[in-house]
Amino acid sequence: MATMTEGAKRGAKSPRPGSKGERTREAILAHALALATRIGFAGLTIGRLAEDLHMSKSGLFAHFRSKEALQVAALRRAEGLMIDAVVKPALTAPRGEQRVRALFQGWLTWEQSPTLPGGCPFVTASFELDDQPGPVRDFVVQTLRDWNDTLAGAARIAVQEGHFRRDFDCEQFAHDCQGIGLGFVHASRLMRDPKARARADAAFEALVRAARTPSHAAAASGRRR
Amino acid sequence: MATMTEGAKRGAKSPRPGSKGERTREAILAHALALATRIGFAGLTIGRLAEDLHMSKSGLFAHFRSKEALQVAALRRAEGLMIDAVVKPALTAPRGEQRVRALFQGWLTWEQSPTLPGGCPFVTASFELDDQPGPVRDFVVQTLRDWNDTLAGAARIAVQEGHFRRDFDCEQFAHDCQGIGLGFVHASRLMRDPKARARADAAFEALVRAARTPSHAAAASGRRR
DNA sequence: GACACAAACGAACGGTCGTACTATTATCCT
DNA sequence: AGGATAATAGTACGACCGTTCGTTTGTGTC
Repeated sequence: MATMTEGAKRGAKSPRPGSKGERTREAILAHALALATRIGFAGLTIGRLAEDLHMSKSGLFAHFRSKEALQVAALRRAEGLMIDAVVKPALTAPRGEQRVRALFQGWLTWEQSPTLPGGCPFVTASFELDDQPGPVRDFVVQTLRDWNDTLAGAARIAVQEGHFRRDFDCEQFAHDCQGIGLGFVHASRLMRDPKARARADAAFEALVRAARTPSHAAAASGRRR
Repeated sequence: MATMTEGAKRGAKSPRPGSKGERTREAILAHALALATRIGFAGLTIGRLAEDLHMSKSGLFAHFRSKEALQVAALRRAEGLMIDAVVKPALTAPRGEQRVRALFQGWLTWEQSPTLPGGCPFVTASFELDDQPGPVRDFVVQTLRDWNDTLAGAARIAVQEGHFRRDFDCEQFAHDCQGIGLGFVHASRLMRDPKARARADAAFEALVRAARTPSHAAAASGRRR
């Protein structure tokens, strides 16, 4: 697409904190993030952004020096917000099942947060960029890998605490939670199903129930058909 | 965005079958669909499409008279392909659990079909358009509603046949299958997890297992804490 | 208050977008 | 074979894209 420019290679400069530039930069990112969740990261344009914020295109552009850098900066901000809103609070919950619950419920709440009118930016980004290599995709992958590890780690603690059964597959659990979350987004945002939250909760409860009870049929057992 | 033009209001004309026009129209849609799964329906541009097919922009455009109509036509084609590849074959499977399995497994195969290099077009479209009202979104919603009903219906038959327990929530089952499918796309396309298929299969098996066994805790029972 | 620098602006660039018109060529039917 | 019509090409349009550059305005410091 656009040829990589010299300016775009260097990371974002870091102006003194509290300065004018940093404040507007923050404001730009906040709006960019909200906009991207609704119209996607490709549809996010600098002209539109500048207009919404009553700035000139060039003035706004100067903060990032490439659109790609703007996208990554917005996602970096999103990661910070998500950690503050979901992960940190969950770490105050007691180790084990309760913390697992806090993580999952926290994510659902985050997904519906009014500051993110189009939902979790990483959901939007992951389906938009899954076939488009580059730094933006890389960042999304890394962040979601971390998130997956957080979930799996919390489940492992639940095993240690004796809340989940000893042979529980925590990686599978983390994967299944992602699926339930995505199903939730699908049901609530696309299908506008008023029961979406109840469905997600029911699916999660079934998962946790299965984590406690020893499984009735070993996963590796022969399959009839 | 673009103002609605007069031409775009009328549905697609239907030229006699087998004519030259229809053949190229079909070729356009095939390529458009494959392209859209990779770069999205917004990123799908007429210029790019024309170039790939060695046609003029205007010549290609004349087949649809608006980009929106092209998008809907591509999705309509996708619906047909999906019915042929997934639903119809599953209907030849025995009623009950086996048919449910055939539907789910068929969908996973369809998602990975080489004709769809970017995966199922409805997955791409649903996350891209979930906040963008219009005919394209409407068509996606309708198709996915039908698909959901197909899954739920197959599950209901499995209840009738005695494969699934009498009080089983088939709507919840259909919802959960969607979630597993989306989790599969996430794991395989974005995360490139080689275990993605195994994960999806494991999740599905757990779901079916829970459908057979009477639940240990009633879903509506009081929840501790 | 002057000075250095950061921040924002305005105009312009080459491109691509979807769409509209007109002209040309290919296909199909009699 | 010829004539009606369908299919394709060509050209142009206004709008917007990301990006560059030179200039003007604002901020923070001695």
